[in-house]
Amino acid sequence: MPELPEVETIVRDIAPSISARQITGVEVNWAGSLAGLTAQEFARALVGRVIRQVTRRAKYIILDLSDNNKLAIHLAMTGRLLLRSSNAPEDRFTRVTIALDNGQEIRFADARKFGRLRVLSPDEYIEFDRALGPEPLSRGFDLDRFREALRGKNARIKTLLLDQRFVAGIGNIYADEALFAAGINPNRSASGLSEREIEQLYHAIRQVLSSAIRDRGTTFDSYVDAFGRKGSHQLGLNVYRQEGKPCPRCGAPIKRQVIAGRGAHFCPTCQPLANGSASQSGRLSQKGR
DNA sequence: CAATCAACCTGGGTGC
DNA sequence: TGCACCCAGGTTGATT
Repeated sequence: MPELPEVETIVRDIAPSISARQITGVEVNWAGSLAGLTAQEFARALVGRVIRQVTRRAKYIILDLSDNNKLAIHLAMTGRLLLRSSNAPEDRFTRVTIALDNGQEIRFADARKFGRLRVLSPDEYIEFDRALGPEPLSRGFDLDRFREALRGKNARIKTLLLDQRFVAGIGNIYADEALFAAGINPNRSASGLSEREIEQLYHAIRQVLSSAIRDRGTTFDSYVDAFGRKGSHQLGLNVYRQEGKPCPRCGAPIKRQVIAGRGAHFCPTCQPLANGSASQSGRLSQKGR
């Protein structure tokens, strides 16, 4: 599941090679990836354009095109964005191929067909951007803003972390890891968090995401970077998909519970349901580094 | 506003 | 070796 750190890794990998390159051709093997456009419409929107720059917004890879449109790519769960030489062997499940003027191509491969490539006009991009919450690693995302965003929210904190309008880029892996690092049970209501817990969660989110970027992402099932290599953050996970294993902090078995239709993993001792545990002294340490 | 659920999809794992 | 079955979850949208 490519989340913020995985997408950031891909963007950093491909930006130097594809910036200022012109798109010379497009091949579509499955038009369902194109968010409503036909293969012809999609090709017409891209061919001949120069890629001005490559950035990330939330879990989207954004290609800035020379006609001021943008291509927003979402990898969903099994999507991959691979940078290959045009004569490299085929990649399995390739749905869309974008050929560049330097003999390289961007291949969008997606087993599950949940990922999407959307062409956005400047106006559409503004809408798109406005619907997303703040970037958790940006300067603009400070403690005050986080506290403000939590105000009046009675939803469970885990649900809120997964809501892209609340904070952008967090998915199931890093929601669970951040809550563990902050010592907060995923079932807790946002409005029930103490000031201290809000601060801990704020720092945990940034620390967990930064650490995962340093590790070039988490490869649990299908994620690989733009060159097909795995990340290494799965070695540093404390709770995500660790059900039954001992908590790295206290040794109690990690629990799994479905929240908002997704698996939530946590330590019932270090992340108690009832708040006000006096034993909670400071932030939890993270396994590995 | 909050929670649940279905839909979109199919590879990969499990159990027999 | 084969096969039925189930699970994974990002996002959207409908319903309770």
